[in-house]
Amino acid sequence: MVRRSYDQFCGLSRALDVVGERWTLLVVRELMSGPKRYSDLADALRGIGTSLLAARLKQLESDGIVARRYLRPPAASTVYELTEVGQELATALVPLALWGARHQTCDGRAPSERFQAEWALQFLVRMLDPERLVDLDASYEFRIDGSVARLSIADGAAQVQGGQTGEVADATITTDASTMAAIAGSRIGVLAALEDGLVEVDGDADSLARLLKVLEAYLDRDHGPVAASST
Amino acid sequence: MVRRSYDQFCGLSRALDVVGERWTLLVVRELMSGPKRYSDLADALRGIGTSLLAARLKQLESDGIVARRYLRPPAASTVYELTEVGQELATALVPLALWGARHQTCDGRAPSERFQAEWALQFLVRMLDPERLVDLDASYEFRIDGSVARLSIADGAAQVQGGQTGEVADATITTDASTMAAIAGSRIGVLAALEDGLVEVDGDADSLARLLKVLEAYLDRDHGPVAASST
DNA sequence: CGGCATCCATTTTGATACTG
DNA sequence: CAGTATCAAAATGGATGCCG
Repeated sequence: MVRRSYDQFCGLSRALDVVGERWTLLVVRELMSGPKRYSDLADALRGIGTSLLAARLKQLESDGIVARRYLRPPAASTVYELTEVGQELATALVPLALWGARHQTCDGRAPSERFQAEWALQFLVRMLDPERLVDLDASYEFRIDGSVARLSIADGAAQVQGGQTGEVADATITTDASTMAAIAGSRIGVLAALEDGLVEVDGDADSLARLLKVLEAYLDRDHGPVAASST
Repeated sequence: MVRRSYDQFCGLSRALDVVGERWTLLVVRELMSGPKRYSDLADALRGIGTSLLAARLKQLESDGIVARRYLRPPAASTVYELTEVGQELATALVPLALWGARHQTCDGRAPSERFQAEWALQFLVRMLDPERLVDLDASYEFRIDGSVARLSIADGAAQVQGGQTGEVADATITTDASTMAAIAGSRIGVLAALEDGLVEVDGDADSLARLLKVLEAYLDRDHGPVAASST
């Protein structure tokens, strides 16, 4: 299987040679929240077809973006995780995902569309200013359109986990997927969403206030076209 | 012709539904340096096949990323240009392109690979700190592997034009494509490249010094994975 | 069941020919 | 120049089979 190439010496086309095929970047997105098993991936990426997933994982592994790790018994299974290069790729995808949230999700969630709370959180989290995370040590449970994910902040690092975890969070945030997309895409501010009753919060008031403060830095950023202009 | 969709409510998958198909993002890249005609695009994107280019342009237009403009006589031709949304998309692609320059061009330019100086410049330019561009008014001619492009900075905005322009630039920078990729990917510093003789400069010393100063802010940035960590 | 490989119907693409 | 039309090759998606 010879890989097709654009055959251009350009950062973007080289990147797309490697991760531009269908499903590839969504595999990377899935691994952003930590190591996953083959079946976890196949489940989250409904529609991918099992053999294509295997092919993509093999490519990503040989390109040094994903590493395969064998867990010791009794877990005795294989997991896939992002390498350092894969983490940098994930970070580089954030602006694209936010562009999508800003411009391509305006019409809200279609009934057929799958949704996982961790998808929304993962990109938001990577926009947070690391400096502001220092001294913050808290966990938040997000319940979005029936999907649950947890954001944990400790030691200046944020981490997202999908699904229910046994532990109790310091605070709970409940909202719907469309509101989350609007916030990530800066189409609505967090405060406005709270005022409009689109977001409901519960739990430790101080932890919530501090999360809000960290988010502010992100929400104040500029979105428009930057220094470049046209001919 | 129904467009295939990942059918997920997620910024990244929505973005990829729209611009994830082959060639689409390279069309956007081509338009980053300003309006282009159909044949300009077909020429720069060697291998695309004329009917696919037409299909991509139609899609991009109906998605509000590209606009078609009809020039008045005597030019009497059609050009394609990025809309505001398209400009935001282009900006969002910069980190991905830099990731590609950093990790996927380490082996240098392959003999068969096409190259245009404007590809390299366009992404570098969008990383420049707009604040530092104020008060800078200069033009630079880059000659990279035989391809020429001009960077003009005026009124706090930078602009890239491919090919020869009649006017004389304030300074000329001559280097090769691999060195440019290494600089864009932060695999080498500008000063180091100059010291090693990989980059040759000529012209107004003050303009060159000021360009270097603007670049510094970019080159000092952090690349590693940020706040997020894995499970 | 997890982790693939194979087979086949559909789509997408690549390359060339052709038209206003 | 600015596309359409056409057709073969490649990629995808689904289903199914295999193996520890």
